[in-house]
Amino acid sequence: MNVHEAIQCLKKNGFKQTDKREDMLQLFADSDKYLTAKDVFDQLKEYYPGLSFDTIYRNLALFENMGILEMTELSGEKHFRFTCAGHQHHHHFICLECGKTKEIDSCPMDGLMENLKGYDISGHKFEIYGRCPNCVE
Amino acid sequence: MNVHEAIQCLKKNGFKQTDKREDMLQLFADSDKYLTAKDVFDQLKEYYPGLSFDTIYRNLALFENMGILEMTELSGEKHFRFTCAGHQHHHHFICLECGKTKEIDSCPMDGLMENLKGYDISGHKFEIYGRCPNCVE
DNA sequence: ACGTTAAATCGGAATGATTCTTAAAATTAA
DNA sequence: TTAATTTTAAGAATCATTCCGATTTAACGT
Repeated sequence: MNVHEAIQCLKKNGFKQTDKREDMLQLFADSDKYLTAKDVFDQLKEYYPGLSFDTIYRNLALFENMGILEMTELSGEKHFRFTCAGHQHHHHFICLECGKTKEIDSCPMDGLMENLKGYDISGHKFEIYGRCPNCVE
Repeated sequence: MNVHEAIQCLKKNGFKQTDKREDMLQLFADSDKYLTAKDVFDQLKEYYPGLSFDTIYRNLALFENMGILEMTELSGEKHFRFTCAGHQHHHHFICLECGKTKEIDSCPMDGLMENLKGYDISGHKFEIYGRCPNCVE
């Protein structure tokens, strides 16, 4: 997925191409970081002095719905990054300082450390969501 | 870990025993569910009409710091449950409908479904946090 | 039991991220 | 170009959570 494909995806679904959407998408395309709405806002507002937060939030939600961005919640804030489509199922290491990510191709923690030499691991989260047998009935 | 042990842990660290703390802990001890601050508030306010949210939040944070409760963030809200101490490292299945949890003793998703017959799995999260090599320097 | 003192609680105000609202402006399709 | 639709700006509203000043309570020594 790149900016061009993302724009095509939007157009195909009847959404319009705008400068701000392009710039937002370019931001994500240029980095493998998870970004918050504020991160995006701060970087765009120098080009768009009157930029509104609403524009950022609306488009982030749109991009997520389209599958262009993927979202995770970290310490109470939503963080977004370009979807890693086409790959096998994988997870991410997320740097809590700079937001940079690294793909983790295997799923378990076991035997994982060898893929993360040089990283300082402070924690991890693995949770499964759904409905329990009681609630399924 | 039970209510008594939790209270002892508090006292040992110079915190006081109060009715509200006991009742909060009892709530968690009585269920294997993740509860939000609001869940706790709603259940306690019928016994303590003048109960303040601040009391709930302050004590939840205290319990988490003491290692009595463990916390996870789910759709923008903090959810707490009694810490599963003494066990081997494990994860939880969390029912999005009732909050009930089930221990998952293994870590990978691979070969996990056999432990979850009857469950309707809608998603899972596995993320590793820390500092990347750049930020470690 | 009583008084002291630090800690806990209360009630409400403040915060911060996110969403909603309204009217104006911009874009697309015909 | 025009009409219909979408997007935008600006600010108000919302929701969970935290902060604050004043009051109450638990723990401890007398």
